[in-house]
Amino acid sequence: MKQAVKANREQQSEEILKHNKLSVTDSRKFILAFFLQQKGAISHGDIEKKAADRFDRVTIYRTLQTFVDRGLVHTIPTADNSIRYALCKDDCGKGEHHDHHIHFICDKCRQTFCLDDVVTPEIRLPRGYSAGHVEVVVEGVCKDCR
Amino acid sequence: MKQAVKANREQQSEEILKHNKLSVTDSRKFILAFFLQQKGAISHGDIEKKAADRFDRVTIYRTLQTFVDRGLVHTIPTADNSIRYALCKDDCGKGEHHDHHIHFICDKCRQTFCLDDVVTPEIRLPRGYSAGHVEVVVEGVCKDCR
DNA sequence: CTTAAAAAAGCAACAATGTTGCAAAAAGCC
DNA sequence: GGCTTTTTGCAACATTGTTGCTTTTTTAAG
Ligand SMILES: [Mn+2]
Ligand SMILES: [Mn+2]
Ligand SMILES: [Zn+2]
Ligand SMILES: [Zn+2]
Repeated sequence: MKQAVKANREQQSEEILKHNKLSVTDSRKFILAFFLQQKGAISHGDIEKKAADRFDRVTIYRTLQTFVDRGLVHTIPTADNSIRYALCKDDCGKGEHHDHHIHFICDKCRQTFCLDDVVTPEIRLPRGYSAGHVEVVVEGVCKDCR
Repeated sequence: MKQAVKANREQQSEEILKHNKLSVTDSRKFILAFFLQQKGAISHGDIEKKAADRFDRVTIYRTLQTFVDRGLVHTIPTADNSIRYALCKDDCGKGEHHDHHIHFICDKCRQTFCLDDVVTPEIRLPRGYSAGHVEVVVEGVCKDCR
């Protein structure tokens, strides 16, 4: 049963990689599958903890960088020097990310979630500033923790 | 002339420290004065570049931490593992920060600004989530760079 | 299936960043 | 000035991120 779910994630990972014209390797499959099984966003450290025995730290860094470059995952800003990564649900591609959802960090479980349904608001900037990308990060208590 | 401006910043720094019941030391005065002369937010590295010969790296870390704890400066989240710090204009105090303005990062000059006049919008969260603090970071081109 | 070319992974060495404990120095207070 | 408290500097260490190079794996072609 659990095996089947896991196998499915592996399968799914492989499809995502092929769809993005990335060669299919063990580490990429593993890391993508890890993203798929995760509810929230993950950090480089999270992956390292799970896979340090299987893959080199450097490989994890390079894999994450590749995924960001190719539009498979996006980064989420934090104020504590620990970038978090999450799968792009939208149709992000090689150079461009089009994620317009907000992010939520739970004060209790410290997990970071993509709230895909909550769109970033329009921000009215002072004269002279032109807006590109808008990031919104909300801190609070998530629905599982309250 | 320039001397006078600098002296004034030193003076101002001293007052801020006293007002916040912090002992007045060279490094604190220097770092606060640096914040005051800066238009945008600064990183630990920025300070280190300017003052590595005068103060120990560790002192800079500890000073920044103290300033954040005491509500003199606030942090600004980034997606590149480089926390930036800016002076609190509002009446932030010991445990609590009440900055509700948004932040702007210029793609060209890479400077980070507090847009004190732009208040963070209300965010409508899905059922079950309760919102605490909201951070908005806008990327684009600043008024000096366009 | 075999093979050649291209891509990725592993390894080692290094750089940068952040933390901790402790002794010396400076600041605050009377 | 002298005493107490706080801050600093220093050294050692831990964590995190980067780079060059070699080996291994993947891909695509035959
Ligand atoms: Mn997201
Ligand atoms: Mn600010
Ligand atoms: Zn939670
Ligand atoms: Zn600019």
